[in-house]
Amino acid sequence: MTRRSSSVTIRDVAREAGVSVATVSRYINQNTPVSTDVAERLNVVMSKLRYVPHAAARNLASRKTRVIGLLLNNLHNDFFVPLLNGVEAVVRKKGYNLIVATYHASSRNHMQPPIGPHNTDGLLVFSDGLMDEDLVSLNASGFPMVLVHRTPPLHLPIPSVTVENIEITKKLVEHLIQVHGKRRILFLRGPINQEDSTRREAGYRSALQANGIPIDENLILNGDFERDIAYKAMNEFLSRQGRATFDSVFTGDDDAAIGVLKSLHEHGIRIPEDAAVIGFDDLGFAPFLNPPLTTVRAPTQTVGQIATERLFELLENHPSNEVIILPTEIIYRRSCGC
Amino acid sequence: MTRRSSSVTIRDVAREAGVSVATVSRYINQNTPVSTDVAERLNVVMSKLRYVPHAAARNLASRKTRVIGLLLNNLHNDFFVPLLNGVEAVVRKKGYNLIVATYHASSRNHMQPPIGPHNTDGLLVFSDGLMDEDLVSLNASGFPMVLVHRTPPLHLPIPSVTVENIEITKKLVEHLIQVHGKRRILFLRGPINQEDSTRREAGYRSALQANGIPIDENLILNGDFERDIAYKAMNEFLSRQGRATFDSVFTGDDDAAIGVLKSLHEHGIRIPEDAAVIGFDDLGFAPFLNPPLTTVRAPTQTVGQIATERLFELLENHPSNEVIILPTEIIYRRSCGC
DNA sequence: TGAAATAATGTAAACGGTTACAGTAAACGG
DNA sequence: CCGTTTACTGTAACCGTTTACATTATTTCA
Repeated sequence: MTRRSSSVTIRDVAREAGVSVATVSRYINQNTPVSTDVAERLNVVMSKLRYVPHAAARNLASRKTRVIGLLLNNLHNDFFVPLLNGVEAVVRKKGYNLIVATYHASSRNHMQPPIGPHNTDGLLVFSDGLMDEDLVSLNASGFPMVLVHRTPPLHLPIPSVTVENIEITKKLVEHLIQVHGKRRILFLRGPINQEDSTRREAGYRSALQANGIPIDENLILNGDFERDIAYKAMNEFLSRQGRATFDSVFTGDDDAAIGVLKSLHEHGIRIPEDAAVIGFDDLGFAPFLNPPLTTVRAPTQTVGQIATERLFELLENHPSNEVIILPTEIIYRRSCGC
Repeated sequence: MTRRSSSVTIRDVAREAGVSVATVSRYINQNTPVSTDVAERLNVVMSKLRYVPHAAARNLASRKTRVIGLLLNNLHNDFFVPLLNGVEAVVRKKGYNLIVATYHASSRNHMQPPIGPHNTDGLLVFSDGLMDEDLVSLNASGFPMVLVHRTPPLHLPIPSVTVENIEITKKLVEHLIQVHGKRRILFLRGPINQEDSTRREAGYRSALQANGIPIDENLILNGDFERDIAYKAMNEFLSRQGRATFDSVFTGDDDAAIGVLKSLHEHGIRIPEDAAVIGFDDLGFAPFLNPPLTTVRAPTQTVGQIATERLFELLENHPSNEVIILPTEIIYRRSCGC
């Protein structure tokens, strides 16, 4: 298999249709009118020859890739399905392609980000997918980017789309305190440096403080917004501290909630009788967990969609540095005791 | 923002380092040895200039894109997270990039598949993402492809990775019949023409037949392997047929199971007392649904990983037409009555 | 020691499009 | 009726790499 592409080029089309390559190119890109008979001939020839323009050649000549990149820190969370779905729908509608890549701080020593100005027209940067200094230099070079679930650091004029975390978390934790009388509330952090995590932690701390509950750092674990890690963290906590040391758990997000639920179930801890559990995101399965999960509804698909639309506005030279924070709402279900 | 890329090219590097562009290229690609002092100089110059090779130019000259494509029929299912995760891990390890695109039969009239030989080095085709005729012509041109959750049609020599559907489904449905005494078993199909769906349907029919239960076409609905569609289908069935006409539901997959559960809950139908429910895939949330879902464990992440590895073998000129069917196993939980 | 092999580098032609510039023919306007 | 605009089309340079081929310097070895 020699992979001799032997593919048909624009010159083949031009020759067959008796016109110049420039005319073919113009017809394809619809940027200069072409006489109707030429158009018809080109239609025929192009489908007869099954001509498909070679992406790399177009990219090189036009200095556009027609590709946008989505940089994630991992792909371990059901959360990414609605996000991807929102992004992909817009990208497809625009006739662009989407490169999905994962990249995290720890890879940084070894290698460069796999996507950037060299192979995309713009980037959707989720969370801490890129360090501040990368953002600075890319932004300085005028490369279009939109931040997702992260607000711009250092007053960088980069548009951003995220959801409200702090107030809603505070409200939710206060619900636990005021309505259900909880005082020993476990919190499972997300990944270090991830804004959703730090903001939810801020909301958590502020709720405790506002209600005169001292903060016990032993009650703050690392759940990483991941099922398995949350499961292990919860198990470890239980074997270290025993079960009487807490009365409720804010799992950080719904995915972690599943790991927590698993651990609690396995230890015979009843929910919500022995421990209340709350999550964040309201993923599709949340209403059908056992018990149904009290959580915060986040418009994740909409975040993906709006962020991508913003990115295309940037590509069309409408600069912006708007920070969009979409509203969230608490969905009360049984896991908190309601 | 004029997007004047003004980016540094290989010529800038060559000039600065006092060598020819060919030498720089060879050093970058590590395909011809370069003297140590030149190598050192290039290292310095390249990082000083922050040189990043221009992807399109490389692609054009080398006739490789270093990109592989994943063609899905949609992004509506949590099932895709483990699949994507398996795929992306391998792609990243190989230093390639991944384009994710959705495309389905109904788009076919309007437009071409967004990914193919013109912008990728190979394709992972999920399910019915491409029609038989597309597969035939791409395969004939020697374009590397691996089918995922679909076996090759028309004896095409295309490698394929999927999971065992028929036997396991038959076994699971027979469990409903023989252990729990069910006889009126609802089945929610997946998308038309999707092999997982047709095979699960085959397993379902064969279980009924083997146990002397006549097949009632009224008990076969379209759930599309989607939460919302399954929910609607179930609601519609209930309002049309009443609740006494079935004693159990095979939802097709775990995502659809959530929709079914929702509908049954809302109608006050108890699970498993009034109706048993079974799913397929064993997604992460399955053990924590209410009630815990009896389902089939499918190694979805492994499917993604193996399929991608096969694709890279193809890229490295190791042809193959192996059809890999990974084993599945039943996980008994409470939703079937166990 | 001199011919032949080897190692490192350079030159320049692709790769397959886009687009600035120029040209021609037809339509228009006074 | 003739200068001007308008509508199309062609020529050829260019986008930033890779790589076949040529060249030179250095080893190797009979």
